[in-house]
Amino acid sequence: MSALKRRSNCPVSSSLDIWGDKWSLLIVRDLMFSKQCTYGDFLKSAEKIATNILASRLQMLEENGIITKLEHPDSKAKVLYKLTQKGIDLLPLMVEINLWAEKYFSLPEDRLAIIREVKKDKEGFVKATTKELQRNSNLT
Amino acid sequence: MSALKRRSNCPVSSSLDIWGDKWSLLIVRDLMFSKQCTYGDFLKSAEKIATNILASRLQMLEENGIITKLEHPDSKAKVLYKLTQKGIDLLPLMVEINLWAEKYFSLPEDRLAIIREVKKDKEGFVKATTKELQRNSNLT
DNA sequence: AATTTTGCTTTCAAATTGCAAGTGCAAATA
DNA sequence: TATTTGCACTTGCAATTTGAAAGCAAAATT
Repeated sequence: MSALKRRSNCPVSSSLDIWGDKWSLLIVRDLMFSKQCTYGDFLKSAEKIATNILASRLQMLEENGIITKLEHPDSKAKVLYKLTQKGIDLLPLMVEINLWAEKYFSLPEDRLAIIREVKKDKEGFVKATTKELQRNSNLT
Repeated sequence: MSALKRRSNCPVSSSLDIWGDKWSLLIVRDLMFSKQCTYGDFLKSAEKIATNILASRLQMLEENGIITKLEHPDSKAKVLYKLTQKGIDLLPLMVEINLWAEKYFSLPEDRLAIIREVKKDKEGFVKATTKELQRNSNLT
């Protein structure tokens, strides 16, 4: 299933071929917030992704090197997902999505608070958060 | 058809509810490159969008205030589409997509050239291009 | 040993996509 | 003036994808 077929060699089109759907970036979002998630964690998110769709997206994202699967330290039944560097590098994009959304949607206060922080020093936020996510991905 | 239903009040999810599919951002891309496009222009793009999908996406983007329709100066048979401010504000996002793609895809030289320019002064590029697009949207 | 949790897979109806052909109006051409 | 062409869609239909629900095997808990 699903090796990457690029519709064209346009950067936008090629990117959308990987994560251009209604769900993939929500998985990435969850991993940026939580650093690492189990299958069940993703299912708990507010948008209520169907379990079959979740499975297929996780596979797609793994095949395309955005996330990795690793074993949970305290249980063989659980699986941990986390972002690869390629996934972490989606952070600037994620930030811009938030900034756009802040301008055009009414958002809950907790998210607004974060966005306000980001706006004070966007580059700084990206750098710091990137480091945090990288640090997390090194403690295998 | 299709008033916006937000799956949750998360900024990412809400944004994806509008343009989170394989085609919408390609339409936005075309409009950022060309300032204004006819229906036929969109059909000519490399990714070969199906005409019914194009029609439904244009409607969706218009309903959500990302693009506007206006009459072509020299023919009633033609329709011009262009970005609204809300659509122009997707530029920073579009820039980040390009920067991410540059890191992880091999891209044609003409696109790489643009991306290299952008990287020299990202903020400057966004500001200048935003102005250009705004200027275009004022000469009705 | 029995039950529950976890990470999926399967099933199937409903929705969306993609391809091809068609429609209606405007403008260019004969 | 009649006719063909161009443009912006719409329609029909098969194929793919989605979404909701149920099922399943291995591991953990009771």
